[in-house]
Amino acid sequence: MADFEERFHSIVEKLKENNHKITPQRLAVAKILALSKGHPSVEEIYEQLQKDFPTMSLATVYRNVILIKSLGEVLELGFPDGRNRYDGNKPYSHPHVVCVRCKKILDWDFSNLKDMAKRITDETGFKILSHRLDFFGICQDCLGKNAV
Amino acid sequence: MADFEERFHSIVEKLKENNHKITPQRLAVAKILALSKGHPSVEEIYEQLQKDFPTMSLATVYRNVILIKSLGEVLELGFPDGRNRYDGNKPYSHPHVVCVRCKKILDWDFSNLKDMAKRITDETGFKILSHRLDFFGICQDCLGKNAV
DNA sequence: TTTGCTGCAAATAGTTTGCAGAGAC
DNA sequence: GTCTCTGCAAACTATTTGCAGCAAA
Repeated sequence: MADFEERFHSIVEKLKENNHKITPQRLAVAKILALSKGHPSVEEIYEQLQKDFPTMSLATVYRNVILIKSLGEVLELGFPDGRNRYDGNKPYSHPHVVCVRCKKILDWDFSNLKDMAKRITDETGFKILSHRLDFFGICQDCLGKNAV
Repeated sequence: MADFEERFHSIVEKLKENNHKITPQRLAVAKILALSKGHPSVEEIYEQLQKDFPTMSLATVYRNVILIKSLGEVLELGFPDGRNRYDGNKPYSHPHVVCVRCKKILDWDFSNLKDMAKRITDETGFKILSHRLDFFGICQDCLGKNAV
């Protein structure tokens, strides 16, 4: 089973376990989140769904993303400009590399962050729940262009 | 000269260098940002200024924070819930520890992040400009209480 | 049949902007 | 005196919510 199929399955299972109804719209959102190599925004999910569900509303996308997030099956990457991005492929804290021009987001696997979390707990008494590490820069594609 | 006085001075210098007028409101915002041990939000800056500048508007606070940010003299910490926080004390990328209950933010000095940035450039071609590392957890104060 | 979900439209909240008068230099 | 800044109010935008009808189980 491909990686994203596993993720899709896992999200649907969580929905059923928690007695949430399985609607076509909900499944469609779950599928896009499970694929989500590109860390889509709510708007992007909405646009992708327009061809299969022309009457679907943005509110429904928001509600389902929030629901799936509350089940711990998607990672939310909040940005100050109010375009949050979602990662349903790897719904746990991990580093990202973000292009400040085209807004491309890559995963960046790596971790001695666990050790760091332990040190913080020892020194400050914080109980660490999650972390976020983003590197902001300009991707190779954008460096090639001279556009904005 | 105390640390924050140095920062305040540096901000005012940058303002002058770039031909921005020195108004009492602007100075007051700069001073709070320079102090900013607590990583204030725009709202908090506004409230602190109410006693000295009762007629000052939120828009003026926003405009001055944005201006000082554009001069590279304050670090913006954006959060998805739309309560951005500002650090004028250390206006360069550095790790933070955030309490998810009371929203306290501590600085957390540490860095082998430079090495990591270099590795990313080597492997992805990204030109890294800045980074952001946040640890989210519950602080000792909040762990003591059982309240929300 | 019951309960929760959807679509629509209106409400919300942080932030930004247009404009006229005030103030820095 | 000139040009920027400020205060006010309105505009903007992402997100959330109330409600009536609809659909999953």
